[in-house]
Amino acid sequence: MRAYVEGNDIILKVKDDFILKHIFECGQCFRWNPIDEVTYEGIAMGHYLQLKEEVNQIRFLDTTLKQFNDLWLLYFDLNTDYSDLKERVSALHPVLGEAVDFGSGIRILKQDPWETLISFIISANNNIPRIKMLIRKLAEAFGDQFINNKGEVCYTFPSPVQLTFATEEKLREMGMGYRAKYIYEVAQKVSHEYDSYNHLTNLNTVELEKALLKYMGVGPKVASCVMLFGYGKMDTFPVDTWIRKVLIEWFAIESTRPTEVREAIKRRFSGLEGIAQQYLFYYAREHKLEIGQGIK
DNA sequence: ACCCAGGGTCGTC
DNA sequence: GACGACCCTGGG
Repeated sequence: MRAYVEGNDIILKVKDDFILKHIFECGQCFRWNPIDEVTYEGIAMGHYLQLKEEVNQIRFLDTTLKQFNDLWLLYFDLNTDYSDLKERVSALHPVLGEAVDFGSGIRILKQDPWETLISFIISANNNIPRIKMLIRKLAEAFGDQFINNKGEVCYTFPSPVQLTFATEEKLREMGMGYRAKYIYEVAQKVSHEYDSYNHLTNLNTVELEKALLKYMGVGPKVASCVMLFGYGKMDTFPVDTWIRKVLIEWFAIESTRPTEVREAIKRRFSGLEGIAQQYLFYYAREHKLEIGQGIK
């Protein structure tokens, strides 16, 4: 992908493999929001960013080349060839062909593992608007304050140490519900065992899952999301309520046994599990009525 | 008013 | 392994 400076902005030339709505509405992130028809804003990697969709290009507003190279190149997974990826995913199954066409601009963001861990603990048995609100409140209460290029007050996602200042009671008051205990426990554990926490980046998918499952509030689904969106593990497949419907409806996988589901997924999507899941999730969620009606 | 689902996990049996 | 409980919010 080609990028260059234009005034205060960076221009990224794209085809159909970088579509803001697809990237930010496919359920992988919670701190990006639309401003208008063609613009999204968000806070990630400790920075505020505004992105504008133009003809065959994406405008990174008020961004230096250094910021682009240091932060956004990796965050937006710009070194991965998604046209090749999409071709291979489409070939796996007719439904995936449709799902890929529908979400053709999806990219798997490489998000901060810590933020991803806490965010998906919050996501459990919760809905997306509320998840977004709770994460925003967490940032406002414990993150670093800064002023963006529009003069607005913004907050970074709190570090593990910053989150240790949150008591369980305080987190409950903020509306975290029963997840307050999980957030509290995980913040304490991570900040007191920081070396072993950092070591997680060196683990393979199997080892990483095992390690993540030890954290309070992290089950198979949350661990899988953290691995996929935070650690870039493409060979993992989060199974949630939507995907369960998809598996039953389109892939005739009805087993409730995690190991059986896992084997079936691996057989069908081997190596492309993560990205395949995102296309299916986005496709399913945007077509919720059709799917719901299909299940007897 | 009441029930149910929402990107599930925990504790208990 | 299966089952109910669980903070809270919005929609039927």
